[in-house]
Order: sequence, then C-alpha cells, then structure tokens
Amino acid sequence: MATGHTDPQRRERILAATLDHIIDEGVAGVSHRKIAARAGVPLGSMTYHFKGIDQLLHEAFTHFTDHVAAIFEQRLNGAHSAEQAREAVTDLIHELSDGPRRDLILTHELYALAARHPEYRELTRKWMIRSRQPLARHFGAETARQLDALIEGLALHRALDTAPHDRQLTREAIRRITTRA
Amino acid sequence: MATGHTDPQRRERILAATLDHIIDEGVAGVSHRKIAARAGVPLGSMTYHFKGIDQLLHEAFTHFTDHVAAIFEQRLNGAHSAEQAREAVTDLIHELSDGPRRDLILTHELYALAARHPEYRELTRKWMIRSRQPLARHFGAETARQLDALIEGLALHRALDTAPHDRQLTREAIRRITTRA
Amino acid sequence: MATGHTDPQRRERILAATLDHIIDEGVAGVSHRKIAARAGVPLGSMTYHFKGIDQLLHEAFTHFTDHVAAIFEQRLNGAHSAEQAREAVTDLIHELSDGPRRDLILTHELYALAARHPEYRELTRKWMIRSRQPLARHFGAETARQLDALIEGLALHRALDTAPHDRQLTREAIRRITTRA
Amino acid sequence: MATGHTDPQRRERILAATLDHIIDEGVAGVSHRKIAARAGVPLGSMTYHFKGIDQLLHEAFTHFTDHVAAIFEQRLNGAHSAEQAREAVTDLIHELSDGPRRDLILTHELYALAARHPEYRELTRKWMIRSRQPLARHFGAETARQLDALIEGLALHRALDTAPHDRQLTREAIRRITTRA
DNA sequence: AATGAATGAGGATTCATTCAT
DNA sequence: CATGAATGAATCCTCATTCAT
Repeated sequence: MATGHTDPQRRERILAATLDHIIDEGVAGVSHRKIAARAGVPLGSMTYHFKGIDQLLHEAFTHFTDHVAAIFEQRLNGAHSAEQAREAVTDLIHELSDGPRRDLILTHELYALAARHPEYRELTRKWMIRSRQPLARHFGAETARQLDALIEGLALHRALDTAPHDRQLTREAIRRITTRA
Repeated sequence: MATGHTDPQRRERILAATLDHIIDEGVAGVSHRKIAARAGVPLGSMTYHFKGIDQLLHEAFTHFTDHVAAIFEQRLNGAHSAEQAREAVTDLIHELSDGPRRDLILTHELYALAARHPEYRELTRKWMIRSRQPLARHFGAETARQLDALIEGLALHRALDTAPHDRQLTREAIRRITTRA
Repeated sequence: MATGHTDPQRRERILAATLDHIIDEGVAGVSHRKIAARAGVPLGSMTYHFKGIDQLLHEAFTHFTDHVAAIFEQRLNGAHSAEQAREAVTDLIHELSDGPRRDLILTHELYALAARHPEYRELTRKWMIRSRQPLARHFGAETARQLDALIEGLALHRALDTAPHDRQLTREAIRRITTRA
Repeated sequence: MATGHTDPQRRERILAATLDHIIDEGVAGVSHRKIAARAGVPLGSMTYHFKGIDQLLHEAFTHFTDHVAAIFEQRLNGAHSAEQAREAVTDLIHELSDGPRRDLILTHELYALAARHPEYRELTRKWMIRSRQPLARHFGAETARQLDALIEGLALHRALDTAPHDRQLTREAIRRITTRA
C-alpha cells in the first residue's frame, strides 16, 4: 500500500531476476521477455528502466562484483594474522567451488564478456584491484597478485572437476605461494 | 573434377568459422546464417553436416581443446628439466595472455558453458587431465594440480588486467608453487 | 498445383500490396505485418524476399514510376501532331487528378521521400527525364521542361482543390506554354 | 519570476521542434518522445499541450502554411507592375528550390497528408486560395490559377532535379503563362 | 498546472529448422 | 547428396497514452 503508482523496488527486482536467469541459462539466454516474466513485471517495464539489454547486463554484473568483493573483504578483514588469512582464503575457495556454485557461474559468464568487451573488462579490473587489497595487507602487494591468481585458478578448477581436489591441496598451494623461500 | 563431387574440407571450414565467430561475437552470436556466410557455404549445408547448433558448438569446442592441449603438451615435452619446464610454462602463460588472446576468449566461453552444462564440463575435465600429465612428469601429481590452477589464474588475470604483471612475477609464482619448503 | 514448394508470384504480390497500402495509409503506415496480411503471405516471408522495409519501399516505388512513365509515353506516342499532343496532355492531367487519384497519392508520398532521401530523388529524377522525352519530340527540349512542370502543378492543384479547375483552363495553360510569343 | 509560473513559449517551441523534426525524419518519424527531446520539454508536456499527435501535426502544418503564405504575399505586395510581379515570382521559385529546401520538404509532407486526409486538404486549399489572390491582382483570376500551378511545378522540379533549370527558363515559362496570345 | 512513471500493443528483424527439389 | 525457399516464433525496442502525484 501507500506507494500508489510507483514501484521503487522494481529496478532491483529486475536486476536480481537477471542474475538468477544468467545462472540458469547464461547471458545468451537473457531476453526482455524472460526476465520480465521472472521478475513479475510487465514487458514494457524492462526498457523503461534500462535503456537496453546491454545496460541491464552491465548493471547486473556490477551488482554481482560489488556483492562478491564485499564478501571477500569482509572475510579477510576478519583475519588478524597471516595464518588466519590463509585459512580464510581456503574457506572462500571451497565455498565458491562447492555447492550450487552460483557465483562461479556468474564469474565465468562475466569473464567471457570481459574477454570481448572493454566495458566489462573495466568491471573485472576494478574487482581484481579491490580483491588484492585485503590480500596485500597480509602478504604484500606482489604476493597478493600471485595469490589472487592462484585463488582464481583453484576455485575454477575445483568447480569444473568431477573429483575436486581436497582442502589439503588448497591449503598447501596457498602456503607455498605465501611463503618466501 | 579431381576431388569428385563433394567438398571434404567443408566440415572443417564450418568448425573453424564457428570458432572465429565465437571470438568475435560470443557463443550467443552463433547462428546458422552467420556461420554459413563466414565459412562461405550454403545455408542448407549447416543442418546437413550438423544436426543442430548444439552439435556444432560442441564439436567446435572439442576441436579447440584438442588444439590447445596439443600445443601445451608439445611445449612441455620439449622441456628436459624442471627448470626448462618452468620456463616453458612461463612462456605459455604470457603467450596466452598477450596479443589477440584468441584462445583465452574461447576458453572463457567454454567455461561459461561448462559451468552450466555437463557435456561441456566433460570436455573441460578431459582437457584438465590431459594438461596435468606433462606437468606431473616434471613436478609430481599433486604439484601439477596446483601449478595447473596457478597457470589458469595467472593467464586469466594477465589477460583481463590493463597493467598485466610482468614475466618476473609469473616466474616467481611458478617457482614458489613448484619448490617444496 | 504444380508449383509445389515455391511461389514465384509472391514477390510481385507483396509489391502490389505495398502500393495499395501506401494509398490507404501512407508510407508511414507501412509495416511488415500489415503488408503481409494484405498480400496474404506469412510475416516471415516479408524479410525473406526483401532485406528490409527500405528495400521494399524503394522497389515498390520503382514499380510505380515505371508504370506511370509507361502510360505517359504510350499516350504521347499516340499523338502525331503538336495539337494532338496538347490534347493527350490535357487528358492525362485530368485523368490523374480526377477519380480515386491513386497515382497522385503515390506521387506525393514519393516526392516527400525524395525531398529527404537521395535514393528516392534518383528515382524521381529518372522519371522526370523519361517524361520529358516524348514532350520534347513535339515541343523541343526547353518547352518540354516548362510543360512538364506545368503538368505537375496543374494535376497537383486540381487534385487538392475542392473546386478543381475545368478542362478549358488546363487547355489554355498548355496552349500558352507551348506557343511561342 | 517575471513571467510567473508557466512557460508561455513552450507551445510555440514544441510546434517549431515538430516542423524541424519533420524536415529531418518525415511525418512518420514524429513521436511525442522525439519532439519533447528536441524541444527540451518534459514528455508529459506533450499531451498536456496537445490532445494527441494528430492535433500536434495539424497545428504545426497550419503554422507552416501561414508562414509561407505570408512571405508569398509580402513579396508580391512589393511588386507594383506585372513585370515586377513576374520577377518576384521568379525569385520565390528559385529561393524555394535552392539551398536547404526546408519549405519544400514540408510542402511535400503536407501534400502527402492532404492527398489522403480531408482535414489537411482543407489546409492546402486555403493556402492555394490565399496564394492566388496577390497573383490575381496582377494577372486576373484565371491566369493566377495557371500561374500558381506553374509555380508549384517549377519549384518542385527544380528541387528534385540534379541539374535544376536556370533562371532564364523560369522567367520564360512565367512570361508565356502571363502573356495572352 | 504539470510531469514522469508505467505498460500493452505493435514496430523491424533474425532465427533454427523443415522440406521439396 | 545437397540446398535454398519458406515460416512462425521469438528477438529487442519504441510508442501513445494514461494517471497518480
């Protein structure tokens, strides 16, 4: 009630529905009709709120990277030693690559876009920079870069593998990267 | 005259055109018409040679992973010591992530498919297993897994970064992963 | 029967339906759906036969100018003296501007396009040149140009006028233009 | 402050923007959104000031014919002999058909409407009558009609021609029409 | 008095696929 | 064996108009 004519949450609902739909059918499966149906909004509402599919996708992925980066920061900010940070990173990799793997699916879809479109590359670039910062506090800038890449690769391979490697392997890889010779 | 009535390279040309097109416009941009035009074959030829778009895509990506895995093997088989293997891996990462990044684009498109479709996950799984074998000969099975993930992450991040890390960082990360404490 | 799978007259029918529709609703009223319905062809047939609305319109108007120019030539070729030519021109003006005025409607729609788009201006230019030729045989090139303009203006004003001028005025105007002082 | 709360020129600005837009994209290209953007007024303002697109168009074309007729009258009222009137008419034809041809584009769009819609035919009819009056003062009613048609045809043909006829031809045609045998 | 949020209808076009030849 | 003609469904997007504020 009270709102009357306008529906201020509609924009958010459309963006959420878009991410949900990408998880189910990929970026290629996104269409005004399908997202509108999923979000429970009229078709005309789609182009009213978003100038086109492109804007819709870009904004949805911006939401996504913001969300993921925030979780990443939050977890690492809870770590008060290098050892705790290593454990937090291990947790993150395994959470990301176990279960429904929602975030990993979205990540790949985003990377596929970023590989071809600069405007999405800008998004992933900012995300990377943001992710490295909490790592750098614990391990220094250079190691943070290496570790960030390792995290990416480990989560990716775990998710795609039918016999994903165990926690011990993850832990050992992180230890090696974060320990000077 | 010489080859008789048919065009035996046509199938191959269609598959090559498909990969080219994916690089330019993504999996979502693939259509019978566009691929036929790019390959210079009649439209009807598409459904004659391939049961549908799905089969076409799957076969194209199979070609791709075979090709990339072969190069990977060939390079590592030329390495006759752990040190040479490390250098070969460094080369591969930088080649993959510099220049036109054709292979990286295809890799991400494939991962995006694999994240949602088991039949593509099977493809990536076989590819991973095949890639780890030459690494395992030099570094052992467990380290090969870690290194494989690191390669993935480093190549990915270099490709997406506007200021990609230098060769020295790659080399150091590989050294850490491949050196026991 | 006999034709089986193809319908060779379809293209012509679509063009005819397009001109009919322009007469009823103007160029602005042309849409794939409406023309398809009028021509009794499936919607998909429209873009199969014509690359787009633009091509459809241009081809339709080309048909139209060819048709009108042919009638013009035929009438004037039947005239074997300047006097007969004057009478033929008078007939043409009054036929064009009396009754359903199909051709005049199409002419104005075409001129409106030509005023803004060079590709239609090319069409009208060719039409003008073609129309002047039979006039020139009777009256010389310079007078043909003047007479052609007069024809245009008289037909136009008759068609738009609620009390169109009579045949006598037309005849007198033609006489003046075609008679040296 | 000074003018109070409203923007009295807004209506005029919308009408001017409408004519501008018709010149660029034709009557078919007119939409509330586009005109509002061009006039720099809010979208809601369109339907507030005009009952619909039809009213907007009709009013815009009324402005146009008033404006053009006024110029026509003004020029001919400055002529104080038949000879001066002939020269004024020649000027008008060439001004109309040279340069940007704004007025000619609008004229054709209007004629296309008038050919199908009586309410626009009424507009053109009044315009014709008004135009003939100053001509009639110099040349008599009957010749005015002929001359008016000639003016129309000459301006039209000049505008559409890639090699428009020269001033001499215009002058000669006018002389013939306005000179009794 | 003035406006922007909202929407269903309809716009052009692309498409995978079928099938007669 | 090979192909191009054909089409209905679905695509994105624009639109005039309504109406609560």
